[in-house]
Amino acid sequence: MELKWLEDLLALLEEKSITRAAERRHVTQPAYSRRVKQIEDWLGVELVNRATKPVNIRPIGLAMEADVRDLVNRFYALRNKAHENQNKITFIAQHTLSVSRIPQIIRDINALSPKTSFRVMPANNNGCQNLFLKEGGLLLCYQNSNQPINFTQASIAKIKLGNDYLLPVVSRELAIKMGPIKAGMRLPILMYPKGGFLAECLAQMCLPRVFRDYRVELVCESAFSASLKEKVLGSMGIAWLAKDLIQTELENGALISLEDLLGSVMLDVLLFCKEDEANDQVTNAFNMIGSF
Amino acid sequence: MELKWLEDLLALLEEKSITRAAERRHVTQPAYSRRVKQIEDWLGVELVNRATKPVNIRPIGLAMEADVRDLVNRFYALRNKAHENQNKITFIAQHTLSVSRIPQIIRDINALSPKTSFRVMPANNNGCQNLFLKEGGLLLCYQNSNQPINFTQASIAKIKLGNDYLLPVVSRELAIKMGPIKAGMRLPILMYPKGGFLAECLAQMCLPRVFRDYRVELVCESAFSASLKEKVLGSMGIAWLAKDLIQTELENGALISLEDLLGSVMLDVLLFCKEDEANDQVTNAFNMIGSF
DNA sequence: GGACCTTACGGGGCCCGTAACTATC
DNA sequence: GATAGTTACGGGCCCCGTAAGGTCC
Repeated sequence: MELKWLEDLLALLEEKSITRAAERRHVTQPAYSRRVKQIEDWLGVELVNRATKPVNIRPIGLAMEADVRDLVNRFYALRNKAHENQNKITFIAQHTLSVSRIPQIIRDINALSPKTSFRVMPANNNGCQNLFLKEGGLLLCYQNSNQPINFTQASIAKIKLGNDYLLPVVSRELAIKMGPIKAGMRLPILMYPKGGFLAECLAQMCLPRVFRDYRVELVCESAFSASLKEKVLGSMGIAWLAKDLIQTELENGALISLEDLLGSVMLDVLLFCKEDEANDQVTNAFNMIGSF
Repeated sequence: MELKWLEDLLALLEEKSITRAAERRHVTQPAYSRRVKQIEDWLGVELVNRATKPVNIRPIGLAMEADVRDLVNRFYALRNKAHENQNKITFIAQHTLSVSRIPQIIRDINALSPKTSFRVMPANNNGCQNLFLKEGGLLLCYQNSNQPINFTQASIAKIKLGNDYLLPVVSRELAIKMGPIKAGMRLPILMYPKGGFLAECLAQMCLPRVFRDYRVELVCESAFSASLKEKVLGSMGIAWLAKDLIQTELENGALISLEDLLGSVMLDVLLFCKEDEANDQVTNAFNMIGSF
């Protein structure tokens, strides 16, 4: 069975004529006719009814078109993937980290080895881990120290790249408008959607206290901290954002931390690497990042 | 690119040695070595590092093992599917119908053409439609006349096989224990899970009235009417079951209909056939069933 | 008879196995 | 020197194209 055959078969299913399909496949009609027979032999099924003169394609043939096309696509996908992984460093990172940490990491690596090329695949916490196990590369993600990430695979190396903090912040403008924050006050909150990693961290660490002490009004939910950040800057409410993401705004006073009142979450920033499946570039990058 | 190559590649990835893989693939080591090169050529990627003496498989090779295995499996799946569809009539039917109507249909067809073989794939309403569009065969399903099933594809033929009814029933034993049913009474109800087709039918047609007039106590949920039937027979409560499914029990008095009090739902029983993808057997069966 | 497909036949390329060679351990 | 893998070479099979032979319209 050959890829060529599958493509032949597709031509036949599309052209619905042996002669035309043969032309499209750049072989003579007899040769093509023989190929069709080979395919039928392999499948053990008669695909065409040769009784009529422009041959009639049997239902069973028509029914398999989608599967055949899928198979052909997968072949080329395999090749493309091999090419892509050839000389590239793939980062799989939680959305937040792909915005906050990854840019700096890429700058650092580029400074040391200028011609490196990169691919960044953002996903949510769970998606990251699956993607990493499936595709390899480097995984950058948060870890709540209560729930350590433990891969069962032996050959996965780990480096801790320090900490980040989920800080409750509010825009200067809104802070002025709200005045001093007191127990029982109504607080407009922007949250991560329930069930997500960040939402769970907050649900465990900060929210019980907040719900006890204030009247929480959920203004908006979004899974993307970059989007929440915009909303906070637009004075829509209070959100817990990664400190790395709002460094500048904290320094210039555009955002004000409410950590003392609402509590924060400390997160480990971890980098993982499947050592046995990483190419040299990836391995080098892994060690390089660890040494920064 | 050939299927053989993929299998060669798998052997290499598993054995991690050209000599051993060659043995397993029943070719001489030089021949196998050449094949590996061909595969590498096609992929455009060096899979093995030939610098060391038992060759070293590069990470990129290891990383693609899962994809290659998947591809190989799909090849054989294609062939199996072709075989299976060869001389078989596939029924795709909602769980309930696969228990209630399908057995009789199969008996009827067998009576007329004894050597027919069948495959029955039960699914829920939505799953049925997807499966049917993907796999073909004959689709047997309920239709609530409020929400007609309309396939966009032109070549899908439809026959109505009469009606069925969702009747609220209770076991004789429980009926006696409960005594006469009066408004405001507590009713133990067995239901289909929310969101499913049958649950929606009931939610639209019967439940509003029932909830208004009685104190409903949800004893148990199950998507399978056969399972609900057992529970009803076990006097666990009242459920709406397909009349076709409980014909015998209604006649011998084991189950008692509460239709007058709780309302029933009329359903169309429809049979669909993708005419352009159906083999002769399927087409014949379709017409045969229509004529019963 | 013509369109469409299959069968027959000779030629060439591809791939195999054997054997000789090379390199790593 | 043994093990592991590549290169060289001759042979055979498989598949192609040409040409001739059937069938259905």
